[in-house]
This record gives sequence, C-alpha cells and structure tokens, in this order.
Amino acid sequence: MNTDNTKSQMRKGMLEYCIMLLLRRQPCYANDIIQKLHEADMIVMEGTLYPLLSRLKRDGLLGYEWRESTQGPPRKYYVLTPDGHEALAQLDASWEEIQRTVSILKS
Amino acid sequence: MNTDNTKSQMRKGMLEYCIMLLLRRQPCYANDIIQKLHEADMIVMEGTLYPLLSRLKRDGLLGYEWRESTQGPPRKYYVLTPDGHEALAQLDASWEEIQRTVSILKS
DNA sequence: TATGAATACCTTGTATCGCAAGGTACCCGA
DNA sequence: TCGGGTACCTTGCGATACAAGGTATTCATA
Repeated sequence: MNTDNTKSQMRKGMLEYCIMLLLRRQPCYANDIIQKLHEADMIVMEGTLYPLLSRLKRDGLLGYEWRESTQGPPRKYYVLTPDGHEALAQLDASWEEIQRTVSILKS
Repeated sequence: MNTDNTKSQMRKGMLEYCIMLLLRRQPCYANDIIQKLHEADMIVMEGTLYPLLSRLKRDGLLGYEWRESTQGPPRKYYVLTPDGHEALAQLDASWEEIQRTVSILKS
C-alpha cells in the first residue's frame, strides 16, 4: 500500500531528530533508544539505528561511554556533545519551520 | 555542514504530504507547486518534483488535465483523485502522530 | 566444564528517493 | 527564422532506511 510507504517516508527524516531529542534528556544505549522511541510511536530498526549512531558519533554530535550491565555484555551509552546540543537547537528551529509550513498549507 | 543535511532529511519525507496538501486546495502545474511551496518555506527542485508527480499519478492518487496557457506551451494541471483524498486523510493522521511523538520526546 | 539462550554490538546488500545536470518540445516576439 | 522563455521529463549520483546475517560477551544449567 502506498500510504504506508509515504508514512514511512515522513518518519524517516525525523529519526535523527527524535534520537537526539531522546539523548538530550538522558544517555541511552541502542536498545534503550529503540524501546523508548517505540513508546513514543516511532519505530526504528537495529540496522537503521547503529549506522545512524555511528554517523552522529563520527560527526562529533555524539559521544559514548561503556557501562557494565548486571546482565549480559557491557553497553555503549551515547550522550550529546556540546556540538550535538548546538545542532539539536538548530533542528528544533527546523522542526518549528516545518510545522509552520504544514500549517500554512492546511489553511 | 551536517545540520543542513539533517534539516534536508527532515523536509524530505514531508514533501509528498505538502504537495498533496497544496493540491487539495486547487489544481496546480509544476511551476505553481514549486512557487507556492517556496512561499511556504518549503524548497523543492524540478528534478524532484516531476518524478514525484509521476509516481503519485501512477499510484492513482493524482490525475491531470492539460490547460492552454496565454504564454508558452500548455500546462499539466494535477488534481487529487478520490483515492488521493483518502490517502491524504491518512497522511493527516500520520502528521498528527509525528507531532505527538516529537511532543512526547521534548517533554 | 560445556553448551545454549539471551543480550548487545555491528556489517552487507537492496530499494527508495531527493537533487544536480542535461535534454526535448512548444510558443512568441524581434 | 531564430533566440529566449516556459514547460515537461530523464539520467546518474549520493544518502539512507531496512532486512538479513554475523560476532562477542555473559550467565544459567546440564
């Protein structure tokens, strides 16, 4: 069905923003992110998330630290860097702009 | 700069929705769409728009009719089909959902 | 000790899509 | 008749989401 595809497209571009919003509140590791985005009705796959986190890390917007887990292997907790906070502030502005655009087109 | 890229990504998925929103109000031809989206702060290139319109046409969400122009060659005016209106209603819902998701993540 | 399940990290291949650049066709005035 | 403006479309490229598959660590249990 076409609508599913378009809907998926709409969410696509928002992923990076949503992940950074999440990390602004607290450091998270991958499964944290998947679960918490899911609770907010945003689906993200493992194969999507890991490359995305690596890219944000490479661009200096995220850092990480290893933390031991009580169960299973250690976890990579990602955190926003100062550059990340700055980029996120710009994305906040972009989000406002998109909301305004849609609002105009709906009126 | 990375933020520009991400910002572009955010707009990407919204394009199809914005174009359909525009066509809900009135039939438009390509340059109409480019100009009116631009007025609403949404940039779209020719090379993006034409394939997108063709795809929506192929999927039965848009139709078109040729209209003579007072200046230059005739224009292809696109209109929403009944299926298009239905799909657009679903996209309205998706848009609401995305807004809610971001709202949750910002809180 | 061995082994299997659970958890966590990551990579590869494919499909989709926006964008830059280039191409064709039509109209009209000089 | 020819050049500029307008309009439609295609091709090649890069970015990215997703599905599928792979590796490593931990722990309970046989």
